[in-house]
Amino acid sequence: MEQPKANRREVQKAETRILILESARKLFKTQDYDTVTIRGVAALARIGLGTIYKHFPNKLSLLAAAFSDDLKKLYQDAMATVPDNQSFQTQFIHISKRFFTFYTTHYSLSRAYLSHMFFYEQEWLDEINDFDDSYAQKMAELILAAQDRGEINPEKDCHILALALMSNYFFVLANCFLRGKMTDPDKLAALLETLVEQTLL
Amino acid sequence: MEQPKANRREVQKAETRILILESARKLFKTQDYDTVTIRGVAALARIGLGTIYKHFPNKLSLLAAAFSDDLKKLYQDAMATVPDNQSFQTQFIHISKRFFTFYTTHYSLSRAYLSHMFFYEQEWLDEINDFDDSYAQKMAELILAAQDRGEINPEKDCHILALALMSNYFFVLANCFLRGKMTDPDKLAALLETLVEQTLL
DNA sequence: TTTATTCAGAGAACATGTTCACTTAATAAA
DNA sequence: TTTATTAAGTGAACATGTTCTCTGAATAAA
Repeated sequence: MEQPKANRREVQKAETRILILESARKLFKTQDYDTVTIRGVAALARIGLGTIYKHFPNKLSLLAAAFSDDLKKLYQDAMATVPDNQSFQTQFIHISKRFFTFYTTHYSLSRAYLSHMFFYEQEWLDEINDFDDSYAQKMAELILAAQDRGEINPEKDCHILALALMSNYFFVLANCFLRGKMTDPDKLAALLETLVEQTLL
Repeated sequence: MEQPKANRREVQKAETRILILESARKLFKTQDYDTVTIRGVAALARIGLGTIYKHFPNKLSLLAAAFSDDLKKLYQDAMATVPDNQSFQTQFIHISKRFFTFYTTHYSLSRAYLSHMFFYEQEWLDEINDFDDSYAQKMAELILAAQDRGEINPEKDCHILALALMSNYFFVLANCFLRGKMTDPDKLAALLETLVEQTLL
């Protein structure tokens, strides 16, 4: 059964949504989260203030939507460039460093995105958790391969190990915001590497 | 040099501050963070709305101040009740579980407190980081004792290991808010124990 | 003691996220 | 084709965090 062709209303609504997202991305990328106002986004998009709320339930969701394509792309990019012929630790640090670079490059935006994570609408929470699960699964696969190579103790559960490594990663990322704006991805990666060595031994 | 006796102004200001904190604690404990309004706190304390801002720079700081004594007490309590004649793992889980119990008992408040952590005024950030450092130091001591007992590999750096375990703890705590309101401290403790085993092996 | 200064407190004013009542173009029904 | 319904868009209204101007009690200075 062919999906019905979008009617004019649906087309226009989608166009308005794109306008909003483009304007939001522009403002969120160049200003602090708190400085960006819904009024500002509406003005830049040349739409009514209330229209934003026809598309997004709140400012946070707008931020998440504006950000989510970047993150998906980043994830795919990081995974596509994982070096095959290196140790798991090198692989893991490579992936993590890609994220550190993104987050530190967009400091204010990332701070807002990450810190409000607990308050996202369920829809976004589901998406974030799916992403985390997918990431953990990918890590588990890389760990399994490393175990087959005899690089990591095969008695360790690769899924649990993946979660432990993820927690190391999030801890380091959190410290980026908690401790004097640590904005060098290399330093973050180095700290993570220190933690990871303890976990992998 | 004896500190000068507080004049009437300082005494009254301190009294007002206590009134504010008591009212804030009452409201934050019984309502969602977002439901508690500065106007509500002011009304309960029977003071002017602007007065709150003479004492606290913003709502978040008010929350942190209202909460901080509880957390300090909790920390001291947890440390005072660490079982001496048990394995490090048991000790670590005991401490963590005390925190899990507190956070899950005050779910909404904790969610707000933890999620806004990246946005605290520097004063509070310093306090939080001091607390974390102190906690990490204490963990390192417990680890060192366990290494002396031959319980943990003595080749591992106890300070790095403490940080790795802390990251496990924070990861589990974060998942409390991200994944369908996991509100059973026993379950959180069990998940943490799974992760810790990987890190300690 | 009187006068001048300071600052804690008050509440009006402001800024911004959000809601809501209204409008009208688009779509469906008759 | 005409009429009825729907929903995207609008901006006024509202709620709440915060700022700001003013007041007067407390303190310092003369």
